[in-house]
Amino acid sequence: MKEQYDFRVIEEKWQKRWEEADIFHVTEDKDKEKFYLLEMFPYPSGKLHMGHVRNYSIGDVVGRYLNMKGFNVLHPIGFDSFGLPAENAAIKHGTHPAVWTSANIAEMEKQLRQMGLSYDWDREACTYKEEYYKWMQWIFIQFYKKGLAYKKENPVNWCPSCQTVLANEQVVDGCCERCKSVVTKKNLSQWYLKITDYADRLLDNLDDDAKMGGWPERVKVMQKNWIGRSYGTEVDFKIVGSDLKFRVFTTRVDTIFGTSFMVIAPEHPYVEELIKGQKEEAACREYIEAAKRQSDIDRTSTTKEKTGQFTGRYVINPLTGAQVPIFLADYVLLGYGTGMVMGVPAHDQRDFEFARKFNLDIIPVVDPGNGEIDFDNLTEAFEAQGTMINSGKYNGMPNEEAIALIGKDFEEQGIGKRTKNYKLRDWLISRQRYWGTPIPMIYCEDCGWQPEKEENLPVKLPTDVVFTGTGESPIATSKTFQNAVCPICGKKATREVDTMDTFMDSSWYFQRYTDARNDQAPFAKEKSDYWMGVDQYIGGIEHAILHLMYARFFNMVLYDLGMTSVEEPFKNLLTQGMVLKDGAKMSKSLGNIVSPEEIIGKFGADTARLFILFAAPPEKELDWSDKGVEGSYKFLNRVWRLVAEIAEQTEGMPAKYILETEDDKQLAYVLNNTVKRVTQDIHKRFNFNTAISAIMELVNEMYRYKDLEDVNMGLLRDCAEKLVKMLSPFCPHIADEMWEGLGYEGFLFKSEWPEYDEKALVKESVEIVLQINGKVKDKMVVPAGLDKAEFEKLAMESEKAQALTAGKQIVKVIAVPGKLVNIVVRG
RNA sequence: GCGGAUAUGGCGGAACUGGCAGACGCGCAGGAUUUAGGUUCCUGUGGGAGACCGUGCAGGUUCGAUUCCUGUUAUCCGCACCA
Repeated sequence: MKEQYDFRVIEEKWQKRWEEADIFHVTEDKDKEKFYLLEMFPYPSGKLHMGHVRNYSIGDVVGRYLNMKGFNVLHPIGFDSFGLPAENAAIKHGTHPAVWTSANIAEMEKQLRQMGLSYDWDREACTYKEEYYKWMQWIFIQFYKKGLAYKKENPVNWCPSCQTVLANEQVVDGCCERCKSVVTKKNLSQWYLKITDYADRLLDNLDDDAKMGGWPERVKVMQKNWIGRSYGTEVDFKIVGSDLKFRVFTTRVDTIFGTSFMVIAPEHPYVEELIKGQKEEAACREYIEAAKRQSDIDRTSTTKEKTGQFTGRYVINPLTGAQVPIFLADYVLLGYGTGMVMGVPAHDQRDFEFARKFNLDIIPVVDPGNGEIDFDNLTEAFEAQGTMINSGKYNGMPNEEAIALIGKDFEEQGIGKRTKNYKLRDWLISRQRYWGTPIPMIYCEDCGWQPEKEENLPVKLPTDVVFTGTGESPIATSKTFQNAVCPICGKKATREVDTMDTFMDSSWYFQRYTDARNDQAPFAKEKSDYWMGVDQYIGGIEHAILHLMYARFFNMVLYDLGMTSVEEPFKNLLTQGMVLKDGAKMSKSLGNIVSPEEIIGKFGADTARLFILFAAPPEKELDWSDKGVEGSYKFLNRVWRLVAEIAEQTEGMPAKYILETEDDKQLAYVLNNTVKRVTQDIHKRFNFNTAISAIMELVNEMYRYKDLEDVNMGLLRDCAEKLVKMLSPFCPHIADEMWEGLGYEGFLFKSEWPEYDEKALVKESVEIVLQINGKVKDKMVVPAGLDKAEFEKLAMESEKAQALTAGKQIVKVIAVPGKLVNIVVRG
């Protein structure tokens, strides 16, 4: 081995060798236990950032380790390569998005290879390629045939900057998730996927530990909240002088006797008929216009004072016969429930505020029973549980019982039913953009919307388009694209010009990896069945709802279609923490970006990987430290010098030995203990930081040992070999180089993970703690393996114990063999 | 407002089932090597002169609590007029 650790030469050398020997390519092998390891594939934005480096370093340790452990590890990579940045770059520079995209992919592939990641590149999947989007279109058609895709006109979220519609999930605080522009509403006819049909399954599986026990609790909670299932009752109120029914959804049907008004969302389709001809009509129209002008942010602000407008109409309470007024109010959301709400001011804070503003009755119907609430002088709504009052035959009943009973009674009388409601909406997947998968649908005047024939797929992206940025899909500017024939009647028809939300592409890529080069189907079932589900998925928390819910939904549909045998695609999920610099997220505006390219150039990929894995556990935030990186680099140099010295002194010597001195036994103990700790830290806990500390401790111990007078070279060699092996998942290049330096051929990736010897971990004597009243007073060395009685006797008879308890009354003695003796004394 | 998480030296973090708090690293201090700096190697490094005190704060359970329980504060994250 050379004296100097030259990472530049070493890393290039081994990357080349790994590639030439094609060691990361895997195929199905029934004799081996499979492991599907997946990291979220990147968007090809240009260059890797530190978040990528962290994500892929974590994955690579797991992959390389499990491979050495004998698993058949599928570890694929690809690029999520449709999307807006490519199109914007195209508009700006006058190039085609494909040019920008493929150049970025080439650059990022190069960087990923420079990191020494153990990917099976033969399975690379890029979503912008025809061979991929062809199957995306095919899958969309299967959704359509199953009744899960439909086109509908609705008020939709529109981003004026991205010039396209957005799904609910892509609107954050009323702004576009990508560009932060304020989102407006537009009425458009768009394609939707019926994810709401799967709401219950998506929700219930979250609590099924057999399917999703390996997910972080907080991600599951976020998805639950997003799906937002609530149980309640739908009740129909008669509208005076109209055939329309005022149907409300409520979780608190027990409070129905306290209803003193009704509220309807101003944009509700019923409003027109309700207000027409009323003397309040003009005022209502003014209110509706004002509501329209508000952004979602203003409208949903909880600090805003309640507004509303009386419609002139009334409903009849089916239980009391009382007539109560109907108001328009923008605090009612059109998209949730029925868009109509019953107002119970005594027991709902929003209704309370509304009633105060408009001087409406506040009728208490649930009593807390402790006399603490003065219903004549309420300052806020009483929303907790209690006993029914003012509620006819339900009086005296706990209100929770009344909910069930009233629901049952309503069902019998045919005026209501117990039901469920969700916050989740159907997934709007149309985008008025070019750089995405064309929606393979054709509109025929006679036959309506029809899917393109499967043999005609892919519906290719046209190249003769103009990027105008006008809000219509650029595809519409193609001279030929829209010309089609109806797949049913053969008449002239028109093609859909919108493309799919790119979250569609990333909702099944993990299935494509199992059979990435298939040109007959998206993937063969037997390949999917061998590899799925994903045993470990690793990625950022920012995908907790969007990608991770869409992908679950997609996989459930593929499961229902019989294409795969696994319902939940991701068994275990690790959400890695962010990489920070000086306590803040790395960003261009803060100017605190550390580029992976620079770090790898200066210290090498092995150092970059080692630092990023050592500085924090994977799920926590990681604060970048230049000093820390230098420390990792120094450590690798320290290992290098140590192994080089041992390699030279033990050339041709086997790693065989007999333990003679106490120092031998001590080093053998540390060695075996390190193997045990590193194995457990990687395998069971994903605590790479502590695994690396354990390796560091072994290195420190080897340094102490090697300069002793009586040194056992066979033992040192064994230490060096195991050290190099344990280091290899973290720092694969330097490890392979040192392995070669120790006289071995081939790759550590193809070697076996070291085992530890339980016998070497048994010590002859142990240091124990002597406590008096729970406080540590002294330490003593006793023979190991004593039973409790012997142990206690020995400890109690020791000089130290005698001295410490002299003149005191011994109340109790607690002895934990091998660990401690605690003497409880008085006086 | 609701839900979730976190809190340990100067810093990043360890302590796995309740049993020596601060592993490992960074930083700092001292020493050796070096013409010097850097590198490397060694030693020390929670506070306190000390008995002792120390894991956000206040209690509790226990022989014994960073770990379990109750309350509380702060910070971060998610959702938020969801009827």
